[in-house]
Amino acid sequence: MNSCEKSKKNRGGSGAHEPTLAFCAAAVARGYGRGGGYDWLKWTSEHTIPATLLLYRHRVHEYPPGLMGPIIGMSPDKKAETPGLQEERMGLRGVCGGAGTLPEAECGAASPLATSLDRGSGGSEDEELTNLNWLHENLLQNFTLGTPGEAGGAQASASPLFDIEGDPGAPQNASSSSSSSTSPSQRDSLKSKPPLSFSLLIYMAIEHSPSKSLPVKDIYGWILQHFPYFSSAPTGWKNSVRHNLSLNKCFRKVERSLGKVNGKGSLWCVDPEYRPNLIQALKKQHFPAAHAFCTPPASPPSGSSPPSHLFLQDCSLKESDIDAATAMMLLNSAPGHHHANPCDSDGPLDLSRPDSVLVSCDPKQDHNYSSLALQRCSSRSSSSSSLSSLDDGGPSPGQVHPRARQRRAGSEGFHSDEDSDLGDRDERGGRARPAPRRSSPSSSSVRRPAGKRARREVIAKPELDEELKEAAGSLLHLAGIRTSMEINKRSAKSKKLNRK
DNA sequence: TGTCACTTAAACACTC
DNA sequence: GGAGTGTTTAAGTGAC
Repeated sequence: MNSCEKSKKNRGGSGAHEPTLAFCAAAVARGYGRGGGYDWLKWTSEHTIPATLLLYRHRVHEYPPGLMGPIIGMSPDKKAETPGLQEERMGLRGVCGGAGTLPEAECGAASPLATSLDRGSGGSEDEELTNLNWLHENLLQNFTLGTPGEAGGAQASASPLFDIEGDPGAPQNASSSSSSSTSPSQRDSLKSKPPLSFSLLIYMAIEHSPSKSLPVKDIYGWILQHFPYFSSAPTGWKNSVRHNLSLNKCFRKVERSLGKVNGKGSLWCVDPEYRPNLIQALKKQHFPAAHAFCTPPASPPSGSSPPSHLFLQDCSLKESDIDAATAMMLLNSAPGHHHANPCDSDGPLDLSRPDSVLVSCDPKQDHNYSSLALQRCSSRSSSSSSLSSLDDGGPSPGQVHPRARQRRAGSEGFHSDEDSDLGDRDERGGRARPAPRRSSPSSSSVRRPAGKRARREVIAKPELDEELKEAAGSLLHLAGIRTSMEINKRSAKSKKLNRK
């Protein structure tokens, strides 16, 4: 068996760092019990579940869905959770707030203990005690974030970890958190491997920074600070972090030419295009921190920060909002469309542009391919019955285009330009490259002159763009929301009428 | 059994 | 030259 076959056999989703939702969002959403080194069962087995958490769960039906935020499902083929499970998750999301959004009044006004006692515990709930989703969600309450004085306030005080949103002076590290308010089990958890993927850790680190961009070193630092586990862990995790940064499209490299005199490497920021995905991932994980990342930073964003409009202002979107958000994403990610990306050096964003709003908690984005893939899918549409069309939310992880799948079989699968430029990449992606790696000393600079970011550039097809816009517009129309396009059209119409 | 979504390790190139 | 950084490949794990 040659290496090609071998890797094909073994690697499976080794292109896992697909920065698409599969990587960014699906990861956690699907639960910790999946793969890799993060075994939720293992993790939970190392921890004692606080009794209060067991009691909290009895409040599951007390919150209106709206407060819990949308139930964001994964793509149909993958995340088909049983209805009961969904309900459970939905309810659990109500536990101290969907994604940490519930204010204290909602969350803790009534004693959870009392409530739970009032309700008693049924047999079915006993069964639910073993629900990993529940464990996962509740344990993650330890990661409570949020605005001081709000939901996070009370919880954050008990949080063993951090207050991401919080001020720098706030106790954020393990040492400071091992206060009297921290239970032993919580302290233990600090020394355990966090049940978060590296991509989310990185995301949190970056989002925690005032400038929304960090050098690798600072990312290390943040992770070390908040997850002391890594301080004693083998240094391989740093490699994993770098690996993630490199491979995950969610993260973008920003040249630190401006202002930064010394220091190696670049700054890394979250690609706004994928930011909702990450947020969604956190939300799906019911990670209360998601809320922190759904709100604009307390401090005014710096020049390199994502514009505030990129933040989700309200994570408790209604379903219709979600559909609309999908369309907005489509609009924003259409080829040739202006990318509201703070990392782009193309120029400042026009914040006044209504259509630049990027907001989405949309499950429909939770497919495996970014807008680029969507473009591909729509342009190549077709042949595959499994290929999702735009109106059903695009390809899910299991519904990706066969070619995409093929690509993914290689670790470079997600490089979007494989078929647009750098024709040799297909061969490499297809493992058809028998030549030894790094054959040429200058190969690196030659092969990747502009890094992965350059490879993301896709030749825009205007007609496709229009199709996407139309499709998005239809979605918005169905959702009862006007797109900027529509608005523009209407305003143009009205202008015409006025002229007449 | 194959696929997927990861983690981990390692090799290598580049920059400081 | 060494350390840090960035990229890429390979392999392993566990759930679905």
